[in-house]
Amino acid sequence: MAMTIRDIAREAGVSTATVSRALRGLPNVDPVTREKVRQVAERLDYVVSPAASRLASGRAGSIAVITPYIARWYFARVLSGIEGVLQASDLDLLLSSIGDPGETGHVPPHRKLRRRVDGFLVISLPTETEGVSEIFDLDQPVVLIDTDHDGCSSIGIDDVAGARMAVQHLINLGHERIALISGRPRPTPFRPEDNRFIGYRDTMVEAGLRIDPDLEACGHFTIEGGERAMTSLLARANPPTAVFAMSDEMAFGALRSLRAHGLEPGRDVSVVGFDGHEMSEHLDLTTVVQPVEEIGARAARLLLARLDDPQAPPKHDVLPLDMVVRGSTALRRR
Amino acid sequence: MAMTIRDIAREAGVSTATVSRALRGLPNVDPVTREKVRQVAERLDYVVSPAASRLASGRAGSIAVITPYIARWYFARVLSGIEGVLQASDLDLLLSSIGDPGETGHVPPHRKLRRRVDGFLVISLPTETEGVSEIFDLDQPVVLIDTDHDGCSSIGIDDVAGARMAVQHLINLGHERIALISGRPRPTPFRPEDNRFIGYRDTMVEAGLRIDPDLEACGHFTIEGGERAMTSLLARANPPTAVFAMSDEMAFGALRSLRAHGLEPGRDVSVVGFDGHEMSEHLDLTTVVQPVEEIGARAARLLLARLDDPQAPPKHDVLPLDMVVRGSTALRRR
DNA sequence: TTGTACGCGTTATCAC
DNA sequence: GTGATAACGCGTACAA
Repeated sequence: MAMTIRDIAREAGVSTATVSRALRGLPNVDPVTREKVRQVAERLDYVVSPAASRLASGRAGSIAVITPYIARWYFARVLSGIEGVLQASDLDLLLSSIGDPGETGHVPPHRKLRRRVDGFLVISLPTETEGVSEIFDLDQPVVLIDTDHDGCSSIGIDDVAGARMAVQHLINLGHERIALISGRPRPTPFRPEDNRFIGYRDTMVEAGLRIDPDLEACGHFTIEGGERAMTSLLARANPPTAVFAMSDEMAFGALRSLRAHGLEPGRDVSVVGFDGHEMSEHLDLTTVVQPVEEIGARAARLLLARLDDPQAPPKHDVLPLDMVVRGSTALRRR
Repeated sequence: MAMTIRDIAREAGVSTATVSRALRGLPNVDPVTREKVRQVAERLDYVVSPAASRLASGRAGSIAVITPYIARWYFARVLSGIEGVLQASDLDLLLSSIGDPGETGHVPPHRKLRRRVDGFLVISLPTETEGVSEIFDLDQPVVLIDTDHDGCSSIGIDDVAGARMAVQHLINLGHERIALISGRPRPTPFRPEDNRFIGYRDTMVEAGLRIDPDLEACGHFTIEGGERAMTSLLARANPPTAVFAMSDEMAFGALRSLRAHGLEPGRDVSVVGFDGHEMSEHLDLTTVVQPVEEIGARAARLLLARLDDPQAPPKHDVLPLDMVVRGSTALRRR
């Protein structure tokens, strides 16, 4: 039933070696021979056996994408960007989600993936995550998204600068009590959270504003979390007039909380998000826009490049950010 | 460097055959021997070579998920559900997106995936889609989500019933001019769209209401599309007092359009969505809730079952729907 | 430019 | 319960 390389060789009147060379586009094959082999292969509907090919060549023919989540907005989009690039390559995309480090059901991917991929693409996960840290010892190419590590290519955005844009925007509007809706309690192993905090802190300090610990709340990067965070911020003795949320989804929750308290975003409390989520336009949310799919695409290309030439030095790409100002931010009312 | 089964055999003082049996948990192995082999393998950090194993066994050790989109809400969640189940199995998850049929860049997956997977999981794509239809000839197990096909297991929801719930709800509120925001122009090869239309139409007809072709607009399952659709519906000579959108994202767009026209959802025009998107709660949207992750999980289990026993008859699961009533729907004002 | 022949690391079929 | 050993299908030195 299934054709083998021998069937093609016999039918084309050449050796299996020639078939292999011809089909893979290797040099030193007579154009006529190559064409003939191609046609026979086509006619007999031949496809190489990946298992055999991989065993013989030593290449796994696939790369693994390791991500904490699949369904969350940011991760789904990055994944989409990756897939778009890999689609055109001849590598399989193995998907492996891992969940938050420390969570139950957290599966260390390095055991499942050992010997089965040619390289790794890791989204957002801290390098010291259990199951991720072991990957570096495999000495296979690894590309990191949103963080970096010795010897690995990496890609991301300038989170410090992004947070600065957001906070400076609020400062320019006259706000002084600017709250922060962060993700997890610090210290967190997630690089973007740390950096966005640094951007927030430094911009505040440089503007001569006080960092009030009372003006920070964790939103855990979910809508509900953002809502709870905003609600608790509003309950402070001296509530903020503006909020910088580390993600759009948390900002959405914040907007909702404001409305639930009879406050109007922009007019009563200014809110800036971070991501460029499609819904931000529809919720009239000012936000720092990052090129999410492009991050995934570039990451995939970095990995392909390293697969191509493992000796090449690691590259570190930083993608530009943008800010879209909408109705959720406005001049502070006096 | 990399350990082979022979290294383990030598070290454990047994044959490679015994190592293979012991490690795979096959019967007819002395418990003592098995334990010894296990320990040696553990100590030497041995992992089987998937390529060799696959070549020898004839099993590919992986399944392919074929989806039109990765980043869209519904698909990302289904994918997440699938991955959750496959994580625990020993199968790799190969991800392949395909885009809308007919679009440019549309890559037929059957060529890339031939001989490389043990089964397919197809999300939403019509069975006649180029690149999908060929899969059925591979006689490998296929599980279809949101559609079905001879000999394949399938899973989905009762879209007709879902649409009925939505429309009946609007009728109960006294609405008569109920518009429909559909996906693509009919006839569409996507089953859910057809069925949701049928549910809409039948419910209208049974209530003695007229189906006005002027009260249908396509929203292409995007927020922007939904917004445009609503806008065009509002421009009709005799605009609707209520709208059923085939997806939450289109409903979000519709809400936005209403607000842009100074209309308040619920009070002026009632809107029902379909999906149970998290944002629907925050936008106060009444919606038909489907168990999206569960759909993916069940689909994966159906495939695992078929892989386990290819002779078993195909199963067809239908998951229950729910409706959450919120502020976007209200009694028709007279 | 082409062909021969060996090796890749397992699994599976036998015997024992 | 265990051990030889023949596939599995392809890549690739090496020879021609």
